[in-house]
Amino acid sequence: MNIENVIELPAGEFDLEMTQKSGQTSQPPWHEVGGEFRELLMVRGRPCPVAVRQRGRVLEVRPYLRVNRNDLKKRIEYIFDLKFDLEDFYSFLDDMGLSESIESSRGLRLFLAKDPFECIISSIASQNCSVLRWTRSIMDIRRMWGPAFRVSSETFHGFPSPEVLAAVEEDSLEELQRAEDDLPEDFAFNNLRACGVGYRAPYIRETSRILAEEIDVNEVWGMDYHEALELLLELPGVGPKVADCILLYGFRKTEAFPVDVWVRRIMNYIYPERNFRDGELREFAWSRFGEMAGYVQLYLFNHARRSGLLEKLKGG
DNA sequence: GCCCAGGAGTCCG
DNA sequence: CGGACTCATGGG
Repeated sequence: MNIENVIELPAGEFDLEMTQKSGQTSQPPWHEVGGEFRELLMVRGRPCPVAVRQRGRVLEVRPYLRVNRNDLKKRIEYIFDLKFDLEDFYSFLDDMGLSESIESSRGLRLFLAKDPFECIISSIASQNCSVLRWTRSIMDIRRMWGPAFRVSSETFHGFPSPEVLAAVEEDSLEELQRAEDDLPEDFAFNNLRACGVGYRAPYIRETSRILAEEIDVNEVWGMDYHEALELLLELPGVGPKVADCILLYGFRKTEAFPVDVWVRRIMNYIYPERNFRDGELREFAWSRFGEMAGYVQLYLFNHARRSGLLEKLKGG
C-alpha cells in the first residue's frame, strides 16, 4: 500500500474503538481487521472504501481509491465529530454535577451517519430490540439489496436506497405469491422478515416508500430541531425516542435527547426528587442542557452501560 | 422454557 | 392525556 496515500488527522481526545462499539443507531460498527476499521463511504458523491486506524491522538485514514484528500478529511471529521471540543464538554458536565460519567466514557464522540436513510432504518429496527440483533439486521439488508463494490478482493456493501427497499417483500408468503410459478432451483428467501426485523417489517417498507415518493430526507438538514422532529414523527415506526436518535445520530441536531428506558431510569436516579414522567424529561434536558443535550445523553447511557449502574437500576 | 431487548401503535377510560 | 396490552424474534 502506498504510504503517501495515508492521511493523518489530529483527533484530540478520542477513542475510536469505544465510539465504534457504543451502539449508536447511526450505523453498525465498521468492519474491524487488525485494529483497523473499514467501511464504504461516499465522498463527493463517489463510492470510496476507507480504512481508519487510531495512533494516540492521531487518526490514520487510508482510502482504497484515489480521492480528493480534503474531501475525505472533511468526511471523516464529520462522521466522528472531531471538531467537537470534548474538554469544553467535560467542564460543562462538571458544572452540571454529572462528572461521574466522564471517566468510563473518555474519548467517546458522536458516531454520525454516513447515510441518513440507513440511520432512519437502523433507528426503527432498534426499537425494543438488542444492539446485536438490529446491527445484524442492517448488515443483512445491505448484503441482500445494497450496491456492492469490490476492491482488492474485499467486498463492501452500501445501504440500499429508499426506492429499492420500498420494493422489497415484507415476508415469505408475500414473496412466494409474487414469485408464483417461476421459482428457481436455488430459491432463497429475500424478504425483510428474513433479516430478523420481525413486526417492524411493514414500518421499514412504508417509511421507505414515503421517503422514495413523498419526502426528501435531505430537507431535514435545513430545518431546526422542532420542525424536523414533527416531520420525522410522521413516519410509521418513528416515535419520540427513534425521532430523537435520527436527529442526533443522523443529522447532528445536538439538542436532541433520546429518552429510552435506561436514560429514564438514570435521570430519575440522578434527580430523585423530580420523578420525571414521559415527555417531561425531553423538555427538561432541552432547557437545561441546550445544544449539549445529545452528548449528555450519550455519556449518561454509555456510563451506565459500562459501569454496571444499569444492572443496579434494573426494575427500579 | 422464560425473560428481555436503547419502543411504537392502538385502544380504552 | 395516562395506562395497559400487543407486536416478532434471537440471545442469555
